[in-house]
This record gives sequence, C-alpha cells and structure tokens, in this order.
Amino acid sequence: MLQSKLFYKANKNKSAEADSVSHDLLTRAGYIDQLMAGVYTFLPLGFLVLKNIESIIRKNMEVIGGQEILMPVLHSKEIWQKTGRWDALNDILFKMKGNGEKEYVLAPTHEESLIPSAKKIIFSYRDLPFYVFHIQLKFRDELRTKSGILRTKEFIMKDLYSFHANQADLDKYYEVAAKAYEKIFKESGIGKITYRTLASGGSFSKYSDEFQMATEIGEDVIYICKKCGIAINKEIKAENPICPKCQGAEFEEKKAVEVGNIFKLGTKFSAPFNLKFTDKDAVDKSVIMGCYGIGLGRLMGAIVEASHDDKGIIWPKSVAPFLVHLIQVENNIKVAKACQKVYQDLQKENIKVLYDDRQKSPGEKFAESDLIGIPYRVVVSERTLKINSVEMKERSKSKIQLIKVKQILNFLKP
RNA sequence: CGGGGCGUGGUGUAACGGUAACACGAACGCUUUGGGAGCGUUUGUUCCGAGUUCGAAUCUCGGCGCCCCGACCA
Repeated sequence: MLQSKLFYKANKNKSAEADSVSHDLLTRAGYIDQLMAGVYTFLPLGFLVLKNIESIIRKNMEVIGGQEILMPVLHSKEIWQKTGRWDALNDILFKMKGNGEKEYVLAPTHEESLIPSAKKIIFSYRDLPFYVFHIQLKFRDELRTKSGILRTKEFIMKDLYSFHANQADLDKYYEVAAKAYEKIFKESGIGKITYRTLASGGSFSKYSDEFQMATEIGEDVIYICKKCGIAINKEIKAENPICPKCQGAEFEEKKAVEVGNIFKLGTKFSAPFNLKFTDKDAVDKSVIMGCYGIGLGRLMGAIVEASHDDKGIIWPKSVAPFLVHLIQVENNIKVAKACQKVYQDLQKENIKVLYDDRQKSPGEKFAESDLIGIPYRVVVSERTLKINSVEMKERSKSKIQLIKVKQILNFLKP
C-alpha cells in the first residue's frame, strides 16, 4: 500500500476527548474514527488489524470444530419474548418499529436467533454435539460507553455456541474452548497478561470464566492467588475470601479488561424454545448448551493498551496492519527507484508492506511510523544505498542495523 | 440512569460583555531533506434556539452533543 494513497490522516496533536491510551493512539494514527459516543468507523488501518484478529479467532474456532455461520442482526420481538429477555434486557436493547406496528430489536447477542435453526436440525442424540460460531455486529445500548473501542454500543463479536446431549459432554468441551481462548490471546500478543478468571455464572450457572487482560485502564478488578496462581473476579472474592482452588488467603490485585467470557448455559435457552432431542434411552431431553464470546474491537483496543510506548503503538506481528513500513528518505530518482524495487520484491513474497512515498521530511516520517507502530521499519536513503544496504529497525527495539538489500527477504522470513 | 466537566477553523488551544486569535494541518511558490524543516502567500471557526444588553464566544434559560466518576455490564 502506498501511504500517499492510504485513507487516513495522522494527527500530532493529542486528542482532547480521548483519555485512554488506545483511544488516543488509534485515533491519532488513523485507525479509527468516532461517529458518535460509542460508535466508530474502522478506517483501512484499523480494519486490517480487525481482520487479522478475526482470522486468529476463526482459525482457533475451526480447530475445535466450530462451523461458521452468518445470522441476522434484525430480530423479531417474538423470539426475545420467548426467553423473557425482551423485558429483562430492556435497558440495553435497541428496539424499533417497522412499517405498521411490527416490533424489532437489533440483536445484542444471538441465542434467540440460533435456536430456531437448531430446532430444525437436532432431533436425536446422533445430531449432537455440534458447535457453530459467528463473527458479526451486535448492538447494546450501553448507558455509558467508555475508553474508545473498549466499550461501545455497536461492536463486532465472535460468539461460539455449543450443543450437547449431557452435562459431562459440555463440561469436557468447555475446557477445550477455554484452551482455545488461551491460544487466541497468546497469538494476539497478550497471553502473558491475560488471566482465565473464575467468575459467577450470571443467570446461567454457578460459575463462568472470564478472560481478563491486566491493564490500568480496565474497569474490572481481578485477584490472583499468590499460592496457586488462579485468578478470580470481584464477585467470587466477595463470596470466597480464600482461594476456591488451594485455600490460599493472599491475592495480588489487578485492574483488568474483560476480553472474553465463556458460559455453561445448560438449558437456559433450550428450555423456552423447547429444543429437545431423543436420547439413546428413547427419552426426550433438553439440549445442553454453552456459549463463548470475544469482542474483537475491545481486543484490538486492549492490545494497544498492552503494547505501546510514548511515541505510539507497537503492534504484535500477528495483528499488525502491515509487517513492514518502508520509508523513503530523500526524494530523488535513485532512492525512489530503489524503494520501488524493495516494495515490489516484498509484495511478490506476500509480505504486507506500507510504503511511505510521500514528500515529507524524514523526521515527520519517522515520527509517524512510530505512531502507526508497524513491526519492521525499513529505511532507504542515499546514504544506505552507497553500500547497497537499507536500515532495518524493529518497532519494539531501539537497535538499528544495516542489512544488504538482497538480504531483506531472508531477514524478514523466520 | 445519578453526579460532575466541557462544547471556538480539520486538530489542539486563546480571547475582561467591546474588531474572534495563535499553533498544527491543508493549498500554492521558492529553499530544504536523517527525528514532526524555513520563508512568503492563501484557506477556513464561536453546537442549536430563545433571552438580557447599545453590543454576547463570554451572562441567563432551554435543547443537543462529547468526556469523566458512579451504578449497570447475557
């Protein structure tokens, strides 16, 4: 991508409205743009990151047997009345009328729309278990949005739903899903500071698990047992002053942001929809369900909270919008040609590269490159070309090394 | 939803009730080219509505919007 053509504009002035680091940096570097409170556009840079996060999640869902589907966002009132959530979730539902009196809701989550389909597919224990997931927009009229894309009214979420014949099978799969979640956060570059955290099950079951990334901006508090290392959330800590696993009494307290949450739903949703199957013993039983969510935009914001310095973002390679930021210093034909050659060679090898071909001062290009946070910076100038070299610098490191033009590919390929 | 703060060019800010200004950006020209370059020219602003006043960005009322704290967060 030529930077001169990229639909973005970096801003050196600190944003007045953004007080969280991720909001400020993502806005100033041109990843996102706010339309109104809690509603954002993902500009090309931001959308590239979002798509990378999406593919990490998709891959790991497929590994544990998830089949991807696409569901409606527009739901009828009736299915939401069936589970009682038309009223129960009233405060956060975007409700509206169509032509005439028919009422609709913009889906805040998708159990209600999935189960009618499942009813037409599940009849026998032979049809179980199965796992479907979807990645799409959800709407919740949060009374208070905050911290940029960490908490919004409209957000892209991955939800996986599992259907089981019995509790034991759900319990087993739940652990498989939890492991997949740990992998997702590890691959997203926040594995070391993300804790599987025991939480209450809300209205579904006794316990659920949250995945909490430790960060000062977080709105949650987690407690990490100093003895066995497990994490529990505030509610659990209130109910159990000692560690529920090892009885330890000392905890490390950390602020955290919830990047994922998994639940055992049991028959909470299958019951109202009368979703049943005939078991081996010829008895009709309710299907047992689990659900597993991750907010993609929130994860993107969390990664920035976890990985930045005073100059800008430092993207983990796995989610970075580009792998290489190619910077042309000096606007003469010789340097431009050398840059174009490097640009084309990298692209031929499917290496994603942003080429700063603009007529700007070197200082401005470097400053903006640090702000945008692409993992590798390659600088081509008259000075380096004299020795057939370019400068290679990793965004996360301070060391700059000269490498031969011909060695660029070898350097970048692991 | 309760409490607080704030709305001024695209962005960040200034202006006692008395001619709306500065920096960044953007555009053009010339000079520059290794950490947000220089000079010159240009561009563009008081959230909306009412009120007080000779006169309102400034005061009052109403609305709308944004941010923060809290509550909430299957």
